[in-house]
Amino acid sequence: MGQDSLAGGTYGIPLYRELQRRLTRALSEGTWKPGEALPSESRLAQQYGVSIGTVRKAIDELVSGRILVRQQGRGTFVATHTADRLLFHFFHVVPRSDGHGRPPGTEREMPRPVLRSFRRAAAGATVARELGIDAGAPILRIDNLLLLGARPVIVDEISISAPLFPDLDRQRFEGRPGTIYGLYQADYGINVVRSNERLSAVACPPAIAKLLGLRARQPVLNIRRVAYTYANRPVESRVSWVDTREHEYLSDLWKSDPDHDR
Amino acid sequence: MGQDSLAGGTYGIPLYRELQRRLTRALSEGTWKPGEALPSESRLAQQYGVSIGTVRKAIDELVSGRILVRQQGRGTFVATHTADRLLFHFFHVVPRSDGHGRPPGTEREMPRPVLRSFRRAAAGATVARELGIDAGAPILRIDNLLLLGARPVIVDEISISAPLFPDLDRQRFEGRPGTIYGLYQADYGINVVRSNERLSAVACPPAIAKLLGLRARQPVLNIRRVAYTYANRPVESRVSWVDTREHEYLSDLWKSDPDHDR
DNA sequence: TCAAACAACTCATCTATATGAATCCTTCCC
DNA sequence: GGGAAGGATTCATATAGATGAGTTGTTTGA
Repeated sequence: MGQDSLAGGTYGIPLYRELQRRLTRALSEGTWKPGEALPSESRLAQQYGVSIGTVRKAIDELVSGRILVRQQGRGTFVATHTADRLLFHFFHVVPRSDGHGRPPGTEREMPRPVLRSFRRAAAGATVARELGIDAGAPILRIDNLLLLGARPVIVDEISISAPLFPDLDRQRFEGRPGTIYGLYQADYGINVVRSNERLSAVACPPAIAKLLGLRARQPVLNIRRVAYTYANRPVESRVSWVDTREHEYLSDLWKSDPDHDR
Repeated sequence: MGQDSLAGGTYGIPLYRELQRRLTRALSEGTWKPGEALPSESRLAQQYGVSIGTVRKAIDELVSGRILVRQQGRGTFVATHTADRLLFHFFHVVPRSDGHGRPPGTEREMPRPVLRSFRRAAAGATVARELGIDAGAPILRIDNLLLLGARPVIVDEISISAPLFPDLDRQRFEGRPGTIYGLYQADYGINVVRSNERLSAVACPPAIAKLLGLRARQPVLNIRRVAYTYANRPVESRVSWVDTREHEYLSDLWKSDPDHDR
């Protein structure tokens, strides 16, 4: 058995869960970067002094939580924020499926972002609570307009804790090659793995309405999302305003990914 | 090996998945009723001529899909529609958590239904498509007002295929002991295991506004839900109108159940 | 040089078995 | 009758190993 052996360790809690905890911690410490392969199952088993079955069980849940990705014949990898992942796991706005005979969830389309503003600000009470920081603490505040097809459909107001993202500026933000979560991941080692959204219908504020091409006070879908990294650490607070005249929010619990469920 | 042995069976697809398919089919045929125990893992292994590990793997996914429930020392049971399950898996409207320092998702409360109307009708195009029946086919149409606390918060318009629910009338519907899905399950052997919801913000129709104590044209959250039983067979189409002045819709993918994820 | 064959490595599936923990039921004793 | 003890049954955890399948890189041979 290796140096990190779990033998004779914690009482009461299963080996595989303790291993899972250790893997998660290693992940959060950046031991393996996104896209990289973990050691093989047999090597992990050796290293931690457990059987290969226990390793598999520990990894199983991380895979089903989209934290790791297994590829037969290649290895087990830290999940990365590809366009696909964004689309199926973090982006829930799809074209309406009203009587067009189209199965729901199809024809998903990547949103095209237009940066409206990038600035430093102080956290308000709600954002501070959601991010687990003090009210008034420095944040970066990013406003995006998202186009679906040719139309503006969503306004995003993003808040992130400034100290978590040193040297992030407008240039760098706009120049990112992939998605926003891809930027967090590639440049800051912060891997968003889960999000939580709370929705309500509200009268559209005039400033938002203007951007969306709506009349003020028209109904819009308001979404408050908190995105989390490993161990449920909040990373981002995002308020979205969605024009649901031609789009809708899709919530398909336990069946959000065609690939994943085989 | 028993009569149902899988040995030498299908090529290409894993044993555990074939077993899973058979269990699901048995479930849908009512071999084991909701609340009942399946044969023990060892007995299933014998019966199907596979190892106990394969049985466990087949059952694992059904458990994580909330179709079966395992209880150590007791057995494996067909999931039933308890109030808890409704609350955490099918009911997503919770009190707002605006700056009250309350963690989201807490203080969930069971809605109290008030039946507004129960009648026979013909399926419109949208409902027909969602239920997989012909337009104009007979349906039961049930309108409910849901109270949270003392206030009316949700209007539910439920459509189900009439032939699927023979002899269901207003009396029987109102006299049900538990939830609506519990009625489907207990009286008709139809076990709702999954649902799919599409949300949008709309101007409240006057008739709905009246019931919710809103002014007409005020923004309300409109939800179209399709509920499915085994093998993705649609069972119910439901349109909900939610007053989100004091409540919101909670969407917490991959983490909807505190019990389930340990 | 090119391509086929091979070897080495990965995860995927499946088996068999042992032990522990939770539950339920029977038995026994007072 | 009531409760404790024990045994039987269940799922939960963990191990060890065999075989299969997919990937990658190297070697071999024409």
